[in-house]
Amino acid sequence: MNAPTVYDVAGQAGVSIATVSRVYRAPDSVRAGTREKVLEAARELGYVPSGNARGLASRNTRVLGLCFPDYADPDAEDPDSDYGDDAELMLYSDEIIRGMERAARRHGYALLIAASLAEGPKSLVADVAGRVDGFAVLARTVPTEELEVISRRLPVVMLAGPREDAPLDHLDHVEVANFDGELALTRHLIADHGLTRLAFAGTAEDSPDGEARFRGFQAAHLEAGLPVPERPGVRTGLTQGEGEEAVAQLLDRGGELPEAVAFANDQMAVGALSELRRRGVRVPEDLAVVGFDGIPLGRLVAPALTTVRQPMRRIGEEAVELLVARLEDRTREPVSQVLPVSVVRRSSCGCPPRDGAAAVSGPFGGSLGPGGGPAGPAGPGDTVGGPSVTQS
Amino acid sequence: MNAPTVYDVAGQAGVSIATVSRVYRAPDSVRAGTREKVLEAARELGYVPSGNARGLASRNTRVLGLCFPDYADPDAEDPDSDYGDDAELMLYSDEIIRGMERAARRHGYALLIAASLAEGPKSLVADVAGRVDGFAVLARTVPTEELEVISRRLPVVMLAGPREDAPLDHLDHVEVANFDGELALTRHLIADHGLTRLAFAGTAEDSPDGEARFRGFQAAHLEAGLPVPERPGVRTGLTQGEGEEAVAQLLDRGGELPEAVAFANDQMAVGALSELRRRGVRVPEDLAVVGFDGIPLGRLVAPALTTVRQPMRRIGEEAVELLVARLEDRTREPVSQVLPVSVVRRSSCGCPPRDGAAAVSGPFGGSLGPGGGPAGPAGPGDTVGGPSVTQS
DNA sequence: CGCTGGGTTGAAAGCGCATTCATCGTACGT
DNA sequence: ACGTACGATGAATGCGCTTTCAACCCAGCG
Repeated sequence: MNAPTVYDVAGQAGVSIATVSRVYRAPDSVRAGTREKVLEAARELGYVPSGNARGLASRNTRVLGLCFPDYADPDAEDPDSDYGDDAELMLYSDEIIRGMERAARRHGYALLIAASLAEGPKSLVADVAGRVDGFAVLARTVPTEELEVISRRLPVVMLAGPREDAPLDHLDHVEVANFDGELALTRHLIADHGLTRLAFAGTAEDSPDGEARFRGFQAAHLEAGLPVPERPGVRTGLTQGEGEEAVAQLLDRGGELPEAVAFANDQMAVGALSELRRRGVRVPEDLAVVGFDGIPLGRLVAPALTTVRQPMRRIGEEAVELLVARLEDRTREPVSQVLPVSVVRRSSCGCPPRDGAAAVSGPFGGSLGPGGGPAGPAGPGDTVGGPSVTQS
Repeated sequence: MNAPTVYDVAGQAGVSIATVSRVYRAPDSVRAGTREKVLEAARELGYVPSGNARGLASRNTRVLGLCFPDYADPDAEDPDSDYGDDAELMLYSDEIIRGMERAARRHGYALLIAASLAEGPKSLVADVAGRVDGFAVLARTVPTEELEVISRRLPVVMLAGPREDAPLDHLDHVEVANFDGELALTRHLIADHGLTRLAFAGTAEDSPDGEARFRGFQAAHLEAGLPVPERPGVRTGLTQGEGEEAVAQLLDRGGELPEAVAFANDQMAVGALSELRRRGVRVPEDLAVVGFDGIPLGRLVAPALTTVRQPMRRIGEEAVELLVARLEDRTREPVSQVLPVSVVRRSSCGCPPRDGAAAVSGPFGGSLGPGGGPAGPAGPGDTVGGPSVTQS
């Protein structure tokens, strides 16, 4: 009742196990007649090659991995709810998974996914590392030093996290142009809508994404000759509810109301929108609102959310490309892929509502050569910040 | 530069490889001092156990798999688009992946996912089968006979597909109460809204889900003493665009307009909604519309879509449970898990709009005894059709 | 007709780990 | 102090496959 092995097939077909192996690994090196015999025997026996044995013998698994933080309590109740968990992070992960799966398949790899529990991420990543040829990790899932160690043996790419400088890390990175995106978005608010009193609603300080966005926000002020805000006007969590809270804090604080609020992400902005409506603050007349991410929901709320769209799926695809490239040349220099984002103008910033659902969304033009310079002028569709690759 | 192995660690720590192995597999069987020495050596060397070798030696991979049909051309352009592909199927897959990942992790398994290309699904499934301890397959991804063969060596569960009778298949199944759900939904239209001229907009005939839903639609007519429609009023594809087309066909056909249209899925219904608005047909006043699936989008469109919510994530979770159960007892009888669905009344059927976003969504009450009878009266939250397990 | 070379196939040696069995040491009993 | 028993460790084997390396077969050639 044990699963049939090469030995069984070889016996059945009257050949050696080497031949059986060759039938699968290099069919052309076996005479057609012999091959048929083997295949026939395999079919009869219901033979399925063992990935483990193959991997062990050939020292590769043909599997790529993805580790991401657990988006929710695995023992959570209410499996029926649509978006009970952190919808943004979930959507984010989904898109990355999809992108990776697709790209991996294109290269002949399968995808192993594993969400790390809050408790033992250590074992998780080691576990994954032992089963794959290379893997991607969402930033802040696992300490960078740990990844460094593993990356000595195995390609590792970090997703959505900037390269660390202090001790310069040697990982490949895929990130999006947070700074450029927020800069372009804020510039739009200032230059196109003539707004000058802007507030930034940020998240925790240890979010590199959020901080980069805030710096873009600052840079736009700098560029326009406006006073540069030193800190976000408010800091909360990154969920919808906390977007509402941010609004509450901003409005209840007293003093002059800003003309616009830039939220660190769409999720917060959407929450803010409903809180503002509740309070009778009109958007964008009384207060313009913009987000960041480009989640589908942003298109459906009223008013439709102006935001910066990140190519989430593309992040996954690029990750695989980087992994595959490093698999082919283990000695190449660490690369930091910065993917372009595009400003999506909808009505929450004061732009006229568009008819169709489709918003500005330029193709990623431009070459992808290494060392591609800094972002040129915004291309078609307000795409900014890429594609560029900075090498160490 | 080769990755360190147990031998390296053993050498470094001055113990045998057996001890190294034990440190990882059964830490308690090694004296604390020895264990520390080994762990230290491992740390120093950057040792990561090989999943392949472990799997080969222990004859299990601790990995579960999922095969699903490719939702899009892997070479598709425009990776930036939010919902360029078949959004419903994608969402469906995402939710199942999420459910499986979560449940798998709970049981100490990782998840290997693989979308099958249109071309060589054969090799795909064999490939996956060789790497995992068991796997789930979305219905109609792979011919059932092929799965049957594989399931002799490996637990296989089919998702969202009914058990086949003709040659009774021996796989485990997880499906949702399509019939019961559509029955309850249609009953609501008839009994609560007093509608009698209903049309069903179906998809291709080889969709078991769609057909089961249509039978539920028929059954509601039967129950109410209305003439039973023999075929769906219209058949199209299952995307949003095709929902629009269905509307076009229905309206342009001439003759008396139905009072309500039940769409085979939400995606179509949403498309229909916008086509109807375009044509100036008021929903629900002129025509009630209902869908099936419970996609998040349905809550955001205007009017909000009345539908039947499937517990998509739960499908993934149940799949894992079934897999794990069979892994523990290879001889158990094939099981067909039918998950309950719940009618979500929103305004597109004529129900008064609700304030909050939350819709009816009862817990899965009821016992889980095998052979659970047909759906009783709709329980709390209009949950119908389960949980029940039918055994062979 | 013997020799050479390309095309096929087989024998055998691992790949890195789990696991069984034997061995060794030690705490305990009497 | 000696035998016993148990806990800790090591030696050796095998998991199923890939991959040389060598053996073999036969066509083509001199």
